Amino acid sequence: MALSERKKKILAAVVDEYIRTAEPVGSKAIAQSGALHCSSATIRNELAELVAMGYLEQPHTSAGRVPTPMGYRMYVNELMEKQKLSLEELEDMNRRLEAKLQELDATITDVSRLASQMTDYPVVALTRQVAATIKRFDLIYVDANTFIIVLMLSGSTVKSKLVRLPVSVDQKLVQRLSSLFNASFTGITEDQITPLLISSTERAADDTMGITSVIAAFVIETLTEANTPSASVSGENRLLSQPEFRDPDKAHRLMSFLSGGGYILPASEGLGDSSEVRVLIGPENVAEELKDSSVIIASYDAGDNTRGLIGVVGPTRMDYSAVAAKLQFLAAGLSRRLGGGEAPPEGMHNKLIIKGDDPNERR
Amino acid sequence: MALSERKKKILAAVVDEYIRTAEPVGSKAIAQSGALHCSSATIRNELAELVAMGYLEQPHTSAGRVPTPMGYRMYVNELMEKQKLSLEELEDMNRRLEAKLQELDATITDVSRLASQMTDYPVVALTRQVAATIKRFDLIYVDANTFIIVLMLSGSTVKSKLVRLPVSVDQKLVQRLSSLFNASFTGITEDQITPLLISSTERAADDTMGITSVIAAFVIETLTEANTPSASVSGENRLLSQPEFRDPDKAHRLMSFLSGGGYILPASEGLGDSSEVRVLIGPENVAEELKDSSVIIASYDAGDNTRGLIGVVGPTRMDYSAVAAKLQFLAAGLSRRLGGGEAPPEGMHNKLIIKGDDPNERR
DNA sequence: ATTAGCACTCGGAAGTTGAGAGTGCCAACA
DNA sequence: TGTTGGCACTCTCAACTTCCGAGTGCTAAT
Repeated sequence: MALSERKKKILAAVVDEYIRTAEPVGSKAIAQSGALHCSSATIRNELAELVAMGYLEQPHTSAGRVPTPMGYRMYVNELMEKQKLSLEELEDMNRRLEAKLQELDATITDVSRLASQMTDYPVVALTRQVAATIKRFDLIYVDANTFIIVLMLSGSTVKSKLVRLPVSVDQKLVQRLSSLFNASFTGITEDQITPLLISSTERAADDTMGITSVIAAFVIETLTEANTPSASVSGENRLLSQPEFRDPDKAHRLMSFLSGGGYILPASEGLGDSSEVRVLIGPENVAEELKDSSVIIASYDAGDNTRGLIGVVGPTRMDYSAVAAKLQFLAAGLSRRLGGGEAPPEGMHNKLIIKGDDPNERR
Repeated sequence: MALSERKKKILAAVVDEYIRTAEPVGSKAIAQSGALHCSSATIRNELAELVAMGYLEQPHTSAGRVPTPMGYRMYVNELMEKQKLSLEELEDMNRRLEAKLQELDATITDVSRLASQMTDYPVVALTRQVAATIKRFDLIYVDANTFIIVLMLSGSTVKSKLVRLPVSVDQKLVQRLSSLFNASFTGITEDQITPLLISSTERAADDTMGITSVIAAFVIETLTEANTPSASVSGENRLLSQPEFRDPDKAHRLMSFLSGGGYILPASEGLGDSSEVRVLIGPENVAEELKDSSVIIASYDAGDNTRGLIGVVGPTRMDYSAVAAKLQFLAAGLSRRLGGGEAPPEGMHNKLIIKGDDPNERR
């Protein structure tokens, strides 16, 4: 059932106010906040109905109202004014983003730290990669006991390692191995590297010292690492400034959970379009530990068939509007620079698409 | 002035008990804890004197006694029984250490995380490197617009990067650059790379497309990075399980400070011998934020002229004995594997040397 | 449909009390 | 002289009570 225009306004006012103050909000406060030209008594009636409908609740009789998850959901989906970032904010963020990205490569740690600084909430960032392959293979002969392996992976990552051997190798063997690996180990995925392939390479190279398997081990290790999603958590401690985490036990539980890492993955399903931001409110989260927190997730294109995910964690009473806007901007910026060339046009940060369950679809 | 044997025993008992329970300890508790065959009244007299001497204090009249920083210092220097780790603990730690070190390379993050898990306190780890140089330089030609830079640094680190150019290069130029860089950029430190050197290399290579400076930039960047001490903080959240951090504000302050990072450096001065563990108690810390916490620091040899530092942070009431022992073991293990070959003999974890200011030298 | 008025509820702050842990001191004792 | 039991005293902490006020729900008037 649809809400009347006035109910919407009132609900929005309650959520806004509650986000601001973290205290239950009363009818009087709403009446005074302008935007509504009616008295507190009227508002009380409306509030009572909103409670009955399940959008609000009272911590106890004769306290103000507090939004339920369903109330937040409605707010996020329809009510909240999509925040436009101020010019200074945009510039500031752009500056910091550029600074980060100018470094060697923007690591997942940098991304999460940056996001956490910008939003003032803890952030979990992670990447998920699709099967990496080797594009090119080189061995550099250093001396009789030493050579360097250089792998160029799909995408533009390069990995290298110094290998020291207890035995001597001659330059010829290194060269032979280099071309053999280049021939048979490029373009294949990790699970295509079989013991059979390794041993046949070993034979072909006439390698009696087991060097082939050392190299193969590094190849496998590198591919495994490249395929493993890496996660980074930053700013857990920012939780502590939120009044809902005054209880150290509660804070500790959530922070330990966050330090754990990879839990956010289930939420990433089907989050494709990079200008989409998903909001998960309280019980909508699958993880037990997040049932009374909210998570705002954005994904970005990190190039090389890789998608990155940025998740901001906060209390249900979090500043959805501001965080969503910032996150959307950040994800777009990252996609633009890391991903393919299709840069979104100017001002793309205005069309903020927020997706999530519709409250009416919920039981 | 020296403490009588009995006073020492009593002081040790107070500290032990306080570390265990986090509550002020009374005369009765000590009397019952054995080791002393006298009554609570006697102990009360002694306690009163220990308070007068400054080793203990009372939160208020008629509460138990709590150690002062000076009391902790005495405990650490003379009283505490140097804890020998149990066999299981040793094995467990060894196992985890091996597991970590078998991976590509033990990053500073891994070290700090491991230490934090072992001690159950937050840990700050960092490395300080002495001027790194390039030992070998290679360029790998990939295609007309692409080549790979491979740098082998002093020590056995290898860094590599893929470079894509907007212009075409021929294989000859790449080769020429490779040998030129190898000739003039190896064995020198970062500050010896002058614009002059770069431009003369550029001329010698007959490079009209500015490729030389791209390479030089990467060289400088890599050296800078190698010389920059990197820090990693793990397990901040473990603070929250300590009763002294029940106050969220206090916890927040310290955690933010820790997240910051590199503050521990001043304490690293003169910490050379790897089997030495330094303890800094409360006000002995220079950083304002640590004035009522303690830090236990060990250093290890990370190879390549690099020393690593592991700092465990906790309340003054922390388990000095256990943490010092574990940390000492960890540092020794890391030195053994990462550093030079001079492995300490079996059982080296028993001679635990703890160093710090002597209370008598303090004002 | 809206509003003013009013009685009612309930949580939390402030104040009160009592129990218990621990002390300091004294007198007796070895 | 050093040690011990005893006892009065102190102070904290937890439990309980009291009280204020914010906020409600309802009703009657507009």
